[in-house]
Amino acid sequence: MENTQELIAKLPHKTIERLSQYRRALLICAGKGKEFIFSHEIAEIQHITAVQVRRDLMLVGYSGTLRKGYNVKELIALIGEIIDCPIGINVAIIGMGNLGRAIIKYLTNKRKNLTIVAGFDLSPDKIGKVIYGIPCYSPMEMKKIVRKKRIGIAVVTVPPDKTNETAKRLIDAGIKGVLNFTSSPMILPDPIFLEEYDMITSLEKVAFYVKQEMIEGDEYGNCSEQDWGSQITSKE
Amino acid sequence: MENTQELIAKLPHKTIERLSQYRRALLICAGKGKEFIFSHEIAEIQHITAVQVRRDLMLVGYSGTLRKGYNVKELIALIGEIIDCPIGINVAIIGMGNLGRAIIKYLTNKRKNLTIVAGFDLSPDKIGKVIYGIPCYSPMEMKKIVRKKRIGIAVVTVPPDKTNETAKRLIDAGIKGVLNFTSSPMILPDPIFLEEYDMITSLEKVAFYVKQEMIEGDEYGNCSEQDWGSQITSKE
DNA sequence: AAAATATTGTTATTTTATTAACAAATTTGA
DNA sequence: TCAAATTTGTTAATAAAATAACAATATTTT
Repeated sequence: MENTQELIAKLPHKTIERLSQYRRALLICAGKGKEFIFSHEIAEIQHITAVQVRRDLMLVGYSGTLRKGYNVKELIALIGEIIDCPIGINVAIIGMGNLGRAIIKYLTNKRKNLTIVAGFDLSPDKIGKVIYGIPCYSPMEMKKIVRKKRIGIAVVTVPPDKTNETAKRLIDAGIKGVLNFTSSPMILPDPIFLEEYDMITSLEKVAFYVKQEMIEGDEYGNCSEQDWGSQITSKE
Repeated sequence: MENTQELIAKLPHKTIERLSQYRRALLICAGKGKEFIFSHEIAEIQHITAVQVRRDLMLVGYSGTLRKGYNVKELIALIGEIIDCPIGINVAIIGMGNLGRAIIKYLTNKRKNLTIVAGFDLSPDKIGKVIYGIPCYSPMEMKKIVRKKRIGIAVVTVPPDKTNETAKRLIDAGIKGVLNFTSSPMILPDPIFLEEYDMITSLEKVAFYVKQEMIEGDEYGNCSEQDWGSQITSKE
């Protein structure tokens, strides 16, 4: 028991992320009735190498069957034992706009140990309503609701000018972890685990490598308008 | 000129991502009228070290002023020269649900070189309409519209069971880069740059480290229900 | 039955990324 | 004016991550 915990605590951060992704892929495979899977199959789905997959599985101490691969259901269960919390964690969505609602739809009934139990929004139209099955509250009530519903994690999808205000409320409410989707970075005290995700960085990364490919494919070292979409769009 | 391109091509992937994030932070600072910024200030916003910031800026060849820091506007401009494409890239949103609309709102008027010019959706309610300023088309028209509007990048926000279908259409349409937000990984031929982002992985990562903190803070190596939100929520 | 093949599991190596260390230089303050 | 403090820029060292190499072994083919 202690041994397992030590092993888990030593797992590289990247391995943790990949385990979550492996599970996602495995769940899809299990849904299709697939019983066994090879490392190179997982690798292809995840756009990584088979060695990487095997190495990660080695680190978590899982063994497959030679020439047969890994047992899909077993592996799903094992990943759950490693990354999931045994008693589950309740989640709140702060900001019930398009993004907040997208996340609710996305997450509902996907992971039994992560349950969205509340939403918060400033809009009087939303407060007191149930949106996609989630009751919506005023941010004024955050401390009370977080305590009452034992909420551990907040997903923040408020407009960027409300990020700081939200941070203060979350600190006050005693939240344990935050996933910040706003375009404004948060500042939180150390014990609160914070993960920032900015969509525009992902998009700019795609744009950068698309650009690079164009430049490298072009002997003159410039991107020509002929080859790809320019800003100048044709009228309807 | 060639020299600059060589320098850019050699930048580490992580540096590219951070440059995008630095710019985001710098734009906020510029908006507040801040003219100069220290490496440790950028670092704090981004939750990284000042050395990391200075090293990245060294790699791109930008020099600050001793004891004064970096010129915010200059740095924003330089980052633009490195990561942006000089002629801009047009973007399409595939799937005009909550997430698609959230991205439109988020991106509109944020980056002049990335312009959303079209949306695609299966729903007859949406086809032919203009949603948040973006004209919405049927996926049947994708090839035609991508060509006509010179779309380089697609942001995919369709339901997971439509991911493969979408991939086929995007390949056929000759798209150059894809940002996939669906929970189903895509398979695309090599020349198309693909970035996958799964919200659940981010959330599970937060959950994992929240769990770990609880376990490590607990001398018995178990998480107790008293300390954090359990699945069992109180009734309204 | 032997050889070829495919696959896992693991160690070794290489590459990439981060952090530390510190010189150089500018400002501040004594 | 001189020392102290602060901040940049860069090289050196360390750490983390990914890849390569290959032994072991089960299965298939000849």
